Amino acid sequence: MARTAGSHSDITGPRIRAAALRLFAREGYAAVSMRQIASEVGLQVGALYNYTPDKQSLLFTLMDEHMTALLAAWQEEPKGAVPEERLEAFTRFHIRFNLERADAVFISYMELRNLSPENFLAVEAQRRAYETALEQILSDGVAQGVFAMADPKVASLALIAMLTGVNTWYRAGGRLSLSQVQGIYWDMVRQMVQAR
Amino acid sequence: MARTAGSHSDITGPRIRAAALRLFAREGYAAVSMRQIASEVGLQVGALYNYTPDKQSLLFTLMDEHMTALLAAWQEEPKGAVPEERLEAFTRFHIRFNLERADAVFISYMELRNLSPENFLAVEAQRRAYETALEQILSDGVAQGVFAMADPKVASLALIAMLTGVNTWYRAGGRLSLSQVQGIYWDMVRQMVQAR
DNA sequence: GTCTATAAGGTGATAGAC
DNA sequence: GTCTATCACCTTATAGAC
Repeated sequence: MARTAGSHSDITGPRIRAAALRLFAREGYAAVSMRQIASEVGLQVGALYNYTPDKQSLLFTLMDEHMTALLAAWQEEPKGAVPEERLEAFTRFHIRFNLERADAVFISYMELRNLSPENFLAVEAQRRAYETALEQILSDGVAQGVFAMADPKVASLALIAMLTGVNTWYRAGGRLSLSQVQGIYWDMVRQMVQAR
Repeated sequence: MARTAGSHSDITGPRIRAAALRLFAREGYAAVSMRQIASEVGLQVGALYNYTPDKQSLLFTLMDEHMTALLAAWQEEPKGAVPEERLEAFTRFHIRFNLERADAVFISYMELRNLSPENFLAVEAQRRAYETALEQILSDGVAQGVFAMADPKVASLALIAMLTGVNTWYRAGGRLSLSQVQGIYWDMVRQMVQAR
């Protein structure tokens, strides 16, 4: 990646996306202007268009990067071979990863309606792939007789909603540590699927 | 909102709020203009200000009415005396009520950041009252030895997130009826709290 | 109660100088 | 790569006629 010495192009792009992520999460995509983003980064508005063709692409890039990172991180997460170990790994992973990226999680749920139809389909496909990973763990457990539930598909959606909900109330430095929260949720998940 | 005999204020007001609810849910508060709302109702924009002092009050009214209706409906919901019966009633009630008012539920979660500080506190207090109603059921069950969970407060937030999540995927006429969905979720909730 | 007209200012995006 | 200036249009809210 040869760049002219002193060029900022390799750092300005990420800074723009970081500012947009923070502002979109705090105020909403429609409520944030390109001027606001530029000012946050210390640029004039015209300069932004060297990094994104338009505002909508900026939003899509943020969501796409987030979903791609989520899927990649779960692939690389260490996890055991049996369903119960895999479900515990998923529970702890989901809580930790989503808390670390609260702004991106918020945007990826709230701003779906601001995506163009093609962009929406792309993000939806990634979301479904993630849901399917959990559903597979649940189905395997049912097939092996170690889990019990009426509908693994619905259960996977219910579990993800429950785990993502941590983001709405957890604050670092509060009553519970991350590891305590992970433990409490794993207890609930385990009871829900009747593991052991 | 003073009314005069023969005026339409008693029907126009609700129509404006219904249009705003639908549009805010579909496109987001910031993305919807007062002109859009007026046009939906068949008015010019100036007429809207006979019914709301500004756009923000319109949003607050929608959220406040929704939360008030939610709390009132739960108060009036028939429910048994023992924790297990009350938890089943809560589970079925929450799913049904929220599915019936999907737009208001969506707005009441997504547009909290667009409320003024006082209005935000008012809505938050109602939300907390609803959460506390569930937490009380769980605590009672633990005290009576019929439920088992590490943290009733966290469990109440987890359950509400799980149940509200139905709104993101359920569609009438799909694979499952409302009553089947209620049954599947009650199974999961019961297992999670170890009822029976 | 609704209308039209208007105030005051913000919007995304582009052109062309440097 | 960034700037300034600009285009065409949209925004919330209000004033005053009817």
